Amino acid sequence: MKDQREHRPTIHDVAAEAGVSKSLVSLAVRGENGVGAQTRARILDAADRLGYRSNPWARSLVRGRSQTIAVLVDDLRSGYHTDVVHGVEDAADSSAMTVMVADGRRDRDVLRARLERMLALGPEGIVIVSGEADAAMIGDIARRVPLVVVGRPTDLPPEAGQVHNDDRVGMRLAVHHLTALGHRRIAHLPGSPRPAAAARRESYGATMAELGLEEHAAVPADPQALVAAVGSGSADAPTAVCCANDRIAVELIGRALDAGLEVPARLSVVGYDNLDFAAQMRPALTSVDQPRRTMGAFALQQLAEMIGGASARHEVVTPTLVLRDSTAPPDGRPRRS
Amino acid sequence: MKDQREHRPTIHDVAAEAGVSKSLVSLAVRGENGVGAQTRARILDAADRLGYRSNPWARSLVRGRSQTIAVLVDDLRSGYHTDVVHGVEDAADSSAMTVMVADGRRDRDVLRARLERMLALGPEGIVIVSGEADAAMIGDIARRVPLVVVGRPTDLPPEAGQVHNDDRVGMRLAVHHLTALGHRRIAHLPGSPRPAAAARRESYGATMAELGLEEHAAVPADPQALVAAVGSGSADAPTAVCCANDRIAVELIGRALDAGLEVPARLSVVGYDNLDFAAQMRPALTSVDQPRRTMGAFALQQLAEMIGGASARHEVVTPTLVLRDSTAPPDGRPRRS
DNA sequence: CTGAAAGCGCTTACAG
DNA sequence: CTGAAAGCGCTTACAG
Repeated sequence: MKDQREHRPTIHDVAAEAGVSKSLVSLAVRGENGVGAQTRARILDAADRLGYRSNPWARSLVRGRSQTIAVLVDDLRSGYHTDVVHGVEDAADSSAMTVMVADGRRDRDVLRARLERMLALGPEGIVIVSGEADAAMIGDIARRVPLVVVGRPTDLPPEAGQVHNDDRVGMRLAVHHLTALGHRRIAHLPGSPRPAAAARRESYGATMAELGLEEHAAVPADPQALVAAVGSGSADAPTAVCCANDRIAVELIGRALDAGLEVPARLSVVGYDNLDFAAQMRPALTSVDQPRRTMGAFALQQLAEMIGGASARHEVVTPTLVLRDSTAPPDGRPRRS
Repeated sequence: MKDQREHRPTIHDVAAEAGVSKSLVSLAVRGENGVGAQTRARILDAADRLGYRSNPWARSLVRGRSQTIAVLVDDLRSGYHTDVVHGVEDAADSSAMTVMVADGRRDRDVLRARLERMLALGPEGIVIVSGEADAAMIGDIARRVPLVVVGRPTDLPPEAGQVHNDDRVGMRLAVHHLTALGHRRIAHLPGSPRPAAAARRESYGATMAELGLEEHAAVPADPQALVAAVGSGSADAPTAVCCANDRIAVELIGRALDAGLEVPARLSVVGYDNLDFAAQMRPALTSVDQPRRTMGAFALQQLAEMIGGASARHEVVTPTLVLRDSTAPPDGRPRRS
């Protein structure tokens, strides 16, 4: 119960206490064989009595490995990023890797600074969870240490591994769901200029074209304008919107409700990402779901392979559509009771 | 542009390249004085050419310090925890500390396991963001390394620093807001059995008593029962509820709306924590706000002091109430247009 | 201002 | 099965 912060016992102290050489202690505490059962017990006992713990720096220095992975996310406040982190962490548990997470604040400079700091700790690999990470920076790092990006930045160098969802499929699911309900005037609400958002935007256009539908003439860049268009009651106002992400879908619904437009009676809305929030809000949000934890697990697995010498891959996972109450037929009948 | 992963250059390589001794390289790269300007330039140049980076393990080993802080949170998915992490990270930036975050999954065993792993990396201090961390475990760790807890576990040992908000004040603000609007039948919806929730529950009772009001007879433990009571139209049904946290407030509102009870017309609701979510939902949630980033910054500051030898303190910060649209006078008139 | 030496705490061959 | 020695890459006194 005494304060153990002062002289931290070393392998040398344990050796003296147990009356053996340092080498033996090293073997014994690591559970290697080559130590007699009795001796081992005596050593472990001494280590325990002294409160011995292996010094991580000495160990890493001599072994040249840290058993450590750094994960950098754009923004921990996003449930998307957090779930990916969970996937990475859980997968790391089973491979005896320790993961250290840091947050890039959706800011290139902050991300870079935090990345450098993590790098200075000597991780064996890096996972970057970002759809907009700087390709040049990633190239620099990926040449120094194995690196996997979860998300969909453009121009990623071949040295970097990649895991992302198929945005084409996701947005296609959203559009098909709306047309199956009977919608024809379907607008798209774009998100950021990020590559993922761009892919969704394109898929929206392509799917509408395949279905013989026109893209909704004005694709307003902001929710407020879209709500105004619907509120005007014009004959060509959209009856449904597929959004580039949940965040903007939530904003759209908020503004629609504020303007007295019922959702889904006057406007059906589909989100993308299926954040926790989607199920809790009212109306609960129909949304495209990415298998986020799986993506995190895939990232860690690929990273482990790369650490082992494998080269980078490009993995694409398939999203699904989760139906809730923000979508209904255009006449206003609710989809479910 | 070649792959730098193989032979990583050491101080020795730089010394040879620059034609000086290793000691000089050490001084030069750390920016210490005692090196001539010319020599220094030559050394830095050589280091740059070779892509030299100081080996963190060797440095930590010899200095006995890692400049590293580990932050363990109960659940990164909670916006509360994430904001505290942001506060810690930003504060750490200015003290040249690197912070490594890990997630305890709201599970004692997971938390303990992750904590041990982080500890094995040799951080100089620990921040635990948890309102329910195991006191005995915290005691063990706090005796080995400086530790600060953000949150309000019970029975924390004196070795551990602490930062939390004043739950008494927060809940009092909520109740007073409701009585100022004219509510008299005010119920409380408890959260978990955590100490913070218990403190809020007590403060609710004390404040009601001070105001000469009765605690609402049945304090239903679950949102569904509360909604049923209000829906019954009974004369003593509550007209307002102050919730132990936002999460349960959101659930309550969802269930109320599902049951056709308008919020705030039929039921006013106040949350606690002011998560991002609170502003985005409809009706937007009136909620008690804790200065989360400040709390994180305080935690890091206190930890830095403890690393410097100071003893643990107990800091309490004051919450505020953020007014939104989920509360209104009991007659149903909206509080704002 | 500069260099040679010792040592941080561990692991890893290598002898016995 | 056990011990003595070298070395991981750095920093820190200590001489010159």
